[in-house]
Amino acid sequence: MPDKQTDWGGYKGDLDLNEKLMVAIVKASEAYKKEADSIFRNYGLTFSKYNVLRILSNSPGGKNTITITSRIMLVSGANMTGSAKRLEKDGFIIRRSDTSDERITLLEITPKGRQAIKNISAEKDELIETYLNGFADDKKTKILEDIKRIFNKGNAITRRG
Amino acid sequence: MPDKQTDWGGYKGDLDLNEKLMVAIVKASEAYKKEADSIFRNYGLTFSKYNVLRILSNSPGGKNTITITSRIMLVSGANMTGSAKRLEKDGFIIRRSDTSDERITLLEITPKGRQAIKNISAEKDELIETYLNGFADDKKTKILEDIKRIFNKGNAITRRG
DNA sequence: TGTATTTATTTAACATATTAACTAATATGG
DNA sequence: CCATATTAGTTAATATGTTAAATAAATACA
Repeated sequence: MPDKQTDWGGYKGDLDLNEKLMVAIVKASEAYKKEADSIFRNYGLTFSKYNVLRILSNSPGGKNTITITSRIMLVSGANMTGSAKRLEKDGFIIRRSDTSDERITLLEITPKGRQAIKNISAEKDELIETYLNGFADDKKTKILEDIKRIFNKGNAITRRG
Repeated sequence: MPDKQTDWGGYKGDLDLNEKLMVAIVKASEAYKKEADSIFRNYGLTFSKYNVLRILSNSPGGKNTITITSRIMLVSGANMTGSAKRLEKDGFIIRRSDTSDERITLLEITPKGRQAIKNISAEKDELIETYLNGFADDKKTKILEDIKRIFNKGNAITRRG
């Protein structure tokens, strides 16, 4: 009788090397996102919300626009509208119009938001350590270069981290 | 005046090497998922739906259970309930009870589902090629090993691809 | 100036993901 | 054999993501 936890019902993968690699990247990403998310929820955040706060905290004056924040996160502007409203409801950011351009909604991290990032930091770093446990720094640098090159479709040059 | 497409509003990343690597993996995954999804939509599928069909087509008799399929995909069973209903509505799979265990819902890929996978194949492989363009096979094998080791949290042994 | 275009955001409808609570069927152990 | 526990799946509420359409403000230019 097959073990309930590992039984794949006779499923047999038949992916070629290329697709295996892309699927492995997606699976590693999903696993990390889920585990980070479950840690962040203990601090009132989610993976997505944490990333918005991190971007704002590293933007001048703790502020940035909806559009630029969504662009850095690689999500749609419409998505950021909803995320920003939920973050504001919980007091992690405030939203207001840019006085010099009334089209723009500025997002600004609050002290509560900055504190949440600080509180999360150690546990988040520990989690990441578990994934990268056993890799030397120069090895990690090389893997990072490989992943960036994949992201850039074979182009090794990356302007942004 | 900054270029609208690349202006990050003064945002400056400050991630350490570990988090840079995990963020790079997540970004590569998101970029690939989005691009694959937009190709799959031309064939009436999505990234998620395509993966369900791929799993069923590689399962004995083109069939598997809700729970096992969700386990292979690393998603919740509740999610698979909805995905299966949408796939059935579009004729890519059929759902029926297992006569030997009435708790079980079996998902079975239809000829239309198998044909969709075939139709998608070439364009999907081309897309993956663009990401992996310039990497030799032995290099890809090494990166795959690294990513699997990260997924397994430093444990190089992987039973499943 | 005034019209037309572009830019920034929001809203609506939907897909995909989660957890918690529930039902129903099967398995287990006295 | 029956009470209990486990397993499989669904439903409901919610978060996060998408595109398309709408609105409003700023810019461009004839």
